[in-house]
Amino acid sequence: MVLRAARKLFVEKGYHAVSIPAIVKDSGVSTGAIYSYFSSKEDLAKQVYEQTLDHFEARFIERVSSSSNTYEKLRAFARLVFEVTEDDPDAMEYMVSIRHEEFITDAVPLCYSEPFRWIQQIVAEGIEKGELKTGDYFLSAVSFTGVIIRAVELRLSGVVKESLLEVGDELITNAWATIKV
Amino acid sequence: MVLRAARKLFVEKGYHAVSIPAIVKDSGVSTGAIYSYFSSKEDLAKQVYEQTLDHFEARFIERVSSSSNTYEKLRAFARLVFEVTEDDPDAMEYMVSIRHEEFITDAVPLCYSEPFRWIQQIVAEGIEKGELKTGDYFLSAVSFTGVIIRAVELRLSGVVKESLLEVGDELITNAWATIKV
Amino acid sequence: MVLRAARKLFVEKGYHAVSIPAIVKDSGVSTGAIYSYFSSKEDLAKQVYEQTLDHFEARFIERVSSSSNTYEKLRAFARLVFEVTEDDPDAMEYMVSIRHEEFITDAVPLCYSEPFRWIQQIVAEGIEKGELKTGDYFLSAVSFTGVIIRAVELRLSGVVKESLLEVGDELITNAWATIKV
Amino acid sequence: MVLRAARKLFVEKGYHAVSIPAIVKDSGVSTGAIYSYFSSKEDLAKQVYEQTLDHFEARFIERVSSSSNTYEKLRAFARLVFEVTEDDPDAMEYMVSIRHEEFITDAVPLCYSEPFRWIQQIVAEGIEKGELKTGDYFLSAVSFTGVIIRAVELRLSGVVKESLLEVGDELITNAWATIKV
DNA sequence: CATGAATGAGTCTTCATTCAT
DNA sequence: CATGAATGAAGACTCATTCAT
Repeated sequence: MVLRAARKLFVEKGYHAVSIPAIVKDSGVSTGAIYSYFSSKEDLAKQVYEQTLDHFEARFIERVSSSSNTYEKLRAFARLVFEVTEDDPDAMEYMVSIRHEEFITDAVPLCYSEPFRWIQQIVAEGIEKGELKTGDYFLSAVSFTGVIIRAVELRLSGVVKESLLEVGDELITNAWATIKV
Repeated sequence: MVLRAARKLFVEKGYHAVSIPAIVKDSGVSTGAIYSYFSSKEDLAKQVYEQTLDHFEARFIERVSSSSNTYEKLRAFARLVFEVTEDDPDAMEYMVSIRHEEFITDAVPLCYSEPFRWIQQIVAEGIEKGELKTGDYFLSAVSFTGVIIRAVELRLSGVVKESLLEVGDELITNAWATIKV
Repeated sequence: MVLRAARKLFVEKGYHAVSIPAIVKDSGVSTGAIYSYFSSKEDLAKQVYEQTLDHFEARFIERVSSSSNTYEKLRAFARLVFEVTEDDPDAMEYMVSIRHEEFITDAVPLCYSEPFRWIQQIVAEGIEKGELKTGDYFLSAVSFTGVIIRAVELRLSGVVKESLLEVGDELITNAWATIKV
Repeated sequence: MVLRAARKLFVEKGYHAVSIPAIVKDSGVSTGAIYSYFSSKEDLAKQVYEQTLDHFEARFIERVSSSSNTYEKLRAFARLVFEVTEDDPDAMEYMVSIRHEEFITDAVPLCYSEPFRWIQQIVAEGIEKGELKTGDYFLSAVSFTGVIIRAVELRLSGVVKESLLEVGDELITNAWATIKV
């Protein structure tokens, strides 16, 4: 499948270092076919991005909606991030590491995407309800997600050797410490 | 100066999207001269990386060595990171955002570079001395730096509007919360 | 209809700048259907050429055969050319302007086509009968048709603003002057 | 030389049928060099056009300025056209046959170029002075040049076998007949 | 038969690198 | 040494043609 092969290559080498012939070779789909599905290489990268983000959002909504309090919601987010990192590392890496400016001009940056906006809102509500320490809700959201995302980046780059599913709870504890009352 | 012009362009467009002609134009140095200083475009990017990292390391050593306890040392690191982010954003962005895999094969990744190894060591010692909570020192280091680095990334991408010199203390408090006893 | 849509496009953009997809779009006929009627794009262009020329020839014969003397015959030719130019400019442009070398290798060039051979013959006979000035019949035919065709070219390219049906008589007078006794 | 090789190929096959590799092969100049002289294939074709037209104009001015009356001027024009046709057929064919719309959007069409505008002016003046028959000066100019240009086209396409330098006088006589008093 | 998705050779163009001056 | 014109391999993309449905 083209989207999957393209994402794998984009993640491995970066957008500009991946040639259409390389995608042709890896996906088994001909140049012409690729250009009948996607109007350009840029369009292909955008669709990869959207599909990946949409899929993540769908899973995110599912998880978070079944949680009640602030801690449960943030924990559900973090666990989902860790799961995706382990189960579909290309997807996670495409979301966090790719320099999307290289090909996306009109798309929202990841930090403005729904999941991250929701994290901000969850944090803002948590502060209001007194479940979190007072302070700038945006900085609190940044701090919480910073712990999670940094761990993901180091896991994806191979620096972290253990599965995030194993060490995830300790990371969540650390992340939670940045914002709890 | 070539290194500076190259770094600015690499940060703006990414390694592969920057052509030698563009560097020639921006730096005012001729193609031939560039190729007499650097053996290839890849070599140029590596030297930019090393020079940037060396400079950061020198400042890091200066700052941290004058600190006594664990908190002071980590705080000195974070303040330095925030200062560089505000004063020389290209340098910071080149260190944290550039996909070095695109051109570096044998160089150490940032997370293994001296400053980050030292942070790990500082954290390890802090745990030993009882100044930090017990647990995996590596995960603790990741958590602390995660808060700092994530804030830097969002500042560099324009999402965070305030200077990190202003909101830095709140971020340091958050980061410290992940590891304190 | 394919031939008509193709001719319109060939006239507008030139043979090589017209793609089969463009003809498919404009004619509403599928790619497969086009390739079942015509063996190739070149063959399509040839059939357009032949059909256009055949149609012109049929009208030419009709007109000229009902004329008696040399002047009447040449005048009938010129009026027909002007009429086609105004009523079906694509047909005329395809006959006079298209660089047929671009796709025709074995077809007769326009200047050797029946109507033009007949003009030559009419002129030759006219000279013999003393209705035209003596001289090289070929050059005389070239001169007469030159005035007519040049006017057509400039009309088709929009340089001549008046309908050739209006200014045609003056042109015919000019053309006739080149060969009359 | 690139311009010359390109013109030869454009004349032989038409703009769209000539590839850059073909020009590289025929001119002996590398792809990169061509693109350092010309910004694009279109730009190359435009420069060929301008250079060819400029050269013709220079010779035209030289010839016509040394003529006194209307007949001499028009004769000088026609003789020049015939000479160029015989001596540098590519130049003449590039001026009269190429579909310049295929690559030129902002350039003046040939019929509006200086030489042809001057012919119109010469004819207009000739009518005023009583040296030419009264009537629409534009149609008269079209008629005169029609005879000349049509002969050139047929000579270039190989239909006319004799040198225009030989049969030129008869053609000029015919052309002159269209406009003389 | 008709369709139009798929093919891949070939197009224009860029750019890392070299080397004559 | 420094220069920058020249090289040509490789990239994104198009389109005439085929063939499974």
